[in-house]
Amino acid sequence: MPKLVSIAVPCPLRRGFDYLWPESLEQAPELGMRVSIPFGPRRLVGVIIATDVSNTIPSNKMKAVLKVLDSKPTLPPELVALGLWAADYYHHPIGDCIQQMLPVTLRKAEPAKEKPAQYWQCSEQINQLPALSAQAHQQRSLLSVIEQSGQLSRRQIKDLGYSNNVLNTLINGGYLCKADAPLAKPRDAQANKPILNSEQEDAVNTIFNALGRFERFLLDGVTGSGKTEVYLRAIEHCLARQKQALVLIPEIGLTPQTLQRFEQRFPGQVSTLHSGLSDGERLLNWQNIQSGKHQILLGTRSAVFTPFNKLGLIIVDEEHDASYKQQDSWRYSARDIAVKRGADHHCPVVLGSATPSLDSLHNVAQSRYQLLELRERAGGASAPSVRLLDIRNEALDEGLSKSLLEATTRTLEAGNQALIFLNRRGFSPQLQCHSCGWLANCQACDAKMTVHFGRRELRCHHCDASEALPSICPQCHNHQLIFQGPGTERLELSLKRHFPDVAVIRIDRDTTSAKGSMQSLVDDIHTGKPCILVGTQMLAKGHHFPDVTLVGIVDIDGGLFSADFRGPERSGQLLVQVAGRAGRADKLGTVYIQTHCPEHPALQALVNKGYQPFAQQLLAERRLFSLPPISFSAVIRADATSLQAAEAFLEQIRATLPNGDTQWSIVGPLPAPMTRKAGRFRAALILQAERRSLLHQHLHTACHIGDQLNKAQNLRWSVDVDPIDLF
DNA sequence: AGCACGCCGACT
DNA sequence: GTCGGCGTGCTC
Repeated sequence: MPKLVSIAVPCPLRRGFDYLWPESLEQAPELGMRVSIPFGPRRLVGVIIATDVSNTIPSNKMKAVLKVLDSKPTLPPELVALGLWAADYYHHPIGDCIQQMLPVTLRKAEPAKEKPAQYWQCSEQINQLPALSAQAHQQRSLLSVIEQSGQLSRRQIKDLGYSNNVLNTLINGGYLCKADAPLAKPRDAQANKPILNSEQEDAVNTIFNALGRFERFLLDGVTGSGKTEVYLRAIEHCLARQKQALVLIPEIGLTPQTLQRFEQRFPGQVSTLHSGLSDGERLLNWQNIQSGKHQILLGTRSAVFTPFNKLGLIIVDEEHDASYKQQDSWRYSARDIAVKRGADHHCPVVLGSATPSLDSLHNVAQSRYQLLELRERAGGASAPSVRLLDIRNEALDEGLSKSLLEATTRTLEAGNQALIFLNRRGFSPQLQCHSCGWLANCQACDAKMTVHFGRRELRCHHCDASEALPSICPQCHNHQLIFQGPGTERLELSLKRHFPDVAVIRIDRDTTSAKGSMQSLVDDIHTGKPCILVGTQMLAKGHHFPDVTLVGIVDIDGGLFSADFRGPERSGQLLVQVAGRAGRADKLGTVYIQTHCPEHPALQALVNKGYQPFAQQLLAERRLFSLPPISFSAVIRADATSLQAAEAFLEQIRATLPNGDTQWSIVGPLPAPMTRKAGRFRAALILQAERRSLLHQHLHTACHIGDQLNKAQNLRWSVDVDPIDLF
């Protein structure tokens, strides 16, 4: 009998492909090895996902593996198994799953050779050199970081937020010299370790006691309660047992401050994986974790697939964050995969958040997760006071109420900083003609164009189309065009007018798109001078602004009444995250929330009782209506050049599935709330079941039918298991 | 998703 | 006559 292997082929087919293993190959096939294979007219790189398989395919159709690309398997058996499990769970083609688990360089046959990173350390004659000038803040700060860490690579230094220029100046001045090999011994790592409060200590001890076995924790800690310190201590215990740790962070969560904190505590032991790295750097860091050279991986979503030498602890920070869910092709949740990996590795998984997802709170209620609470703010800071500002019938000044402007004045006069939050960038969300009522709509989407005043253009935030800002109405040629509603750009201008003597710093995608510009804005704010920050949710994540004592939330109503049942959960989380930016030990913070519906029960619960009771109330509602996380859901989406084609495709799938009953419901096809986006019409089929196995079974049928259906040209469709948006 | 094959319109 | 448009079908 000839030897057969099953191979994950990078193509979007929900099928396995078997190949002959020719005698001419010297090596025996092993799970997780990359091989070069003929596939149709092409040559592709595949990964062995099963050995010694048998099939009934006629032998003339079978092809043989051409070449083995790895002397040792690239993916360990555990990750091959994870890929198979995930392909099944998410109903996604196995080849695509396995490919996405590999670093980009390993998806091609010839891995690029990366030259080893150059490390820098303080030079020995540093004491004979003139002291750096007091003005050179960046240089002094970098030098002290390097002094504490021992040595750092150019890459790490860049990650920490220092420009190339700063490093080069230090090198040219002779303050730094090349280090030959990374230092084995950490230097001064135990210095300035804060003292834990009793809650933190309890949390650390509980996690410590779970090391070595699979256990799930929800670390629910209010902003400023010292979650990160709990992570660091737990990691210390994990490393002491000669095991590695995986720390997942949201996409924009990897701020230089976070990295600096990990690097200082565990010098030379931290690898990172995030979108800012080049393919070569990613491969190198990936290999450093696989080989066991580095002990800690700090990474975003896809880092959850990194092979570890000895994984002993998994931490998912800000576990409620939407960026853990991939929003295209393979729609996996890195948070959920992390829990699965914990089970595979028999190690504890800690999900941390100040605003836990309802999923995790439900898991706590079901005793699947153990709750660890941090209620005390570290250093004795008290929680900010929160006030609702009823803006019904109030004359607003470009979106800002009189009370909020007065509070801002008081804050600035007291020498503090104010933060004004509005989750809408641009100058104004719509442009209208005062004479004929014409509205600037996007040509390709069912959406209004946003006015970007500074760039003199109209831009669609859904498809990125842009056009010049008209000066007269294109319909009636009148000159009276009016800007309806505020965006961050408008708030910035308005606040500059009101407060001409203080700096107004706007932070949104438009002001931070250039590399490093976010960091320089943040550095500016950290000087502590009175100023006003205006921004979108970018302000809410990752950064803490210790001198902010006033947070103003301009518009919370939008999210509370969104079409998606997760709207209130998300706006509540955002609100608490933004509010958490305010205040610290010696400075009490205040949060003002402008709203048209101050009686809204969810808002009331949030403001008067806090996030936990608010979340419990939402959870009770989900229970009442049997919505996720009580039930399990999936969405099948389709988009095409006509709405009718998308709906017809979904209707055919629906026709093959049973009608809803008490166990199971199927809704749709429904057009998406914004039906036309980037010129394509979108519809969805919503599936919900009491038991996961039932959902799974019906999805299996649906995918099978979907694959076989004659698709109208240009129709695209996808499956989303555990969606975070229904459309 | 690629890529080849194939069957029709406008060019040297 | 043939270059190239993209519809259809296949990939162990």
